[in-house]
Amino acid sequence: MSNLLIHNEFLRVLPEDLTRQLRARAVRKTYRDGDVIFRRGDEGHGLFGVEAGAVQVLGSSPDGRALVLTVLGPGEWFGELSLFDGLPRTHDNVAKGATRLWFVPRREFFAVLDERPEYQRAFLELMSHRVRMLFTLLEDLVLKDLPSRLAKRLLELAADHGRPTAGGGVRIELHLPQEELASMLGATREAIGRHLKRWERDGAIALAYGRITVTNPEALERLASGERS
Amino acid sequence: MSNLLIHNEFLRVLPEDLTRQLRARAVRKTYRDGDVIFRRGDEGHGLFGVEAGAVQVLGSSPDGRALVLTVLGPGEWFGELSLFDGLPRTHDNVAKGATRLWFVPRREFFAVLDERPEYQRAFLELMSHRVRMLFTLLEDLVLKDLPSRLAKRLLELAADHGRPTAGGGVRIELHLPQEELASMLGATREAIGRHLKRWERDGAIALAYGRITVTNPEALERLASGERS
DNA sequence: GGCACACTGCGATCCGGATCGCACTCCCAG
DNA sequence: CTGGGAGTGCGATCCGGATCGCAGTGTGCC
Repeated sequence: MSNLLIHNEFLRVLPEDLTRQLRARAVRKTYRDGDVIFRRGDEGHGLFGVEAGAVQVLGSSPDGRALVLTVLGPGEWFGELSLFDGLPRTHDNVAKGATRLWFVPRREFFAVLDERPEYQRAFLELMSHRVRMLFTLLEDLVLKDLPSRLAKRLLELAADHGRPTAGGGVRIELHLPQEELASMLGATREAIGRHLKRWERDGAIALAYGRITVTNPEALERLASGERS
Repeated sequence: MSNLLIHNEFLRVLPEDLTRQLRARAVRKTYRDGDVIFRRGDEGHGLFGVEAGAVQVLGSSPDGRALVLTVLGPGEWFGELSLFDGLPRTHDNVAKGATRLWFVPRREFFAVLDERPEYQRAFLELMSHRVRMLFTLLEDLVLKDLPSRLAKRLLELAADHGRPTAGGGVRIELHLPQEELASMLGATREAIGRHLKRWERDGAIALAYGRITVTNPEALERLASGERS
């Protein structure tokens, strides 16, 4: 369903023994905040896994606008696309904060993959989930308006990166400037800010500096499903 | 790149011997115009291939708006997603005109798949292409405006379903009402019509009843890459 | 402890495309 | 060959969100 859920699904569908095999063949690499892991157009010479930190997948655009397609967290793997089809990387991947990755070189990756037929099936299952997520994203983008998408994303973020608060809300445990929400949703900072502010007044969420708390998930769910307020 | 190109890529990446195996295990099914092949939410009990005719993949929306995600033509296969992850079908698939399909039941499909490890690899490659296409679609939707996307789609349609004309143009060999273009692009009929009309005046295309001819591909390419006119 | 920078709030204006409404034209089926 | 539905053209209006412009406010770093 969500950008971020995909990764959970990733974890869910990649069986434990496979990830163990991958880790065993991996080289550790470390990055600082903002370091480029690879760029769109690069050749894909291996698979990556996040050991610690985070990785942003960025869709660039000619006129400079950025589009954050997803943020990968610990335990998530990425970069398999170019390995399977041999084509260049589709996106810029950038470290967000100090980050440690596993890197499984192409050759090693396929060695693991050839070990057991179930491993290929695991990846087929994984890719199915990716396709599903992209379909959902696409339809949302066409059929839903900004407030719906925003509400939905907040709920997803809360589910994936949230911690319950005393008041029964869910604080999103991420440094999450409105700017970043905006570039996840293909909107502007101002538009995001206005909706958030309104919902704060309505008591659905609480806002702090770089931080959002979902206090009334039901209200957001109604908004996500397209209810006009 | 294009909705329709994906299928060509599909054909490109599914090796001939695999498709032969699939056809050998398939049952033939015939449909009339508008017949539902399966619905979003149905269980996925097999793989389909188009022998003749066409299949529309439709993203429905609660409020009735339709979204044509793709149109599949002869030689193209679909419906593998639910087979790999066991989840319900993502979309309504509907026959467009009289259509004959191959149907490979789940069990038979996996029997073929298990025959040779390369077959799994072929599908991994295929799914990679699907993901790539969806990424492209997604970015276009966020980063490009309607005229760019429209121009791009026309060029793709011309490439896939076009026949050169005497005047050096490419006539799109499809019954293609503006309404349908609109629901491919997530726009309205009127908006599509206005852009097309303008381009006709500029001499980039020629319009007929349910038919479009691209007379000046270069002009469309400029429009597709975001040039303001 | 204070300065720079990241982040937020919000008003004004603009614009692309949606929406509504209707007339006209083409096509094909009876 | 003609009537009716499918497809097109286009004007008027509306609205969500982009764009521009600043002023205020946390925050982390020197």
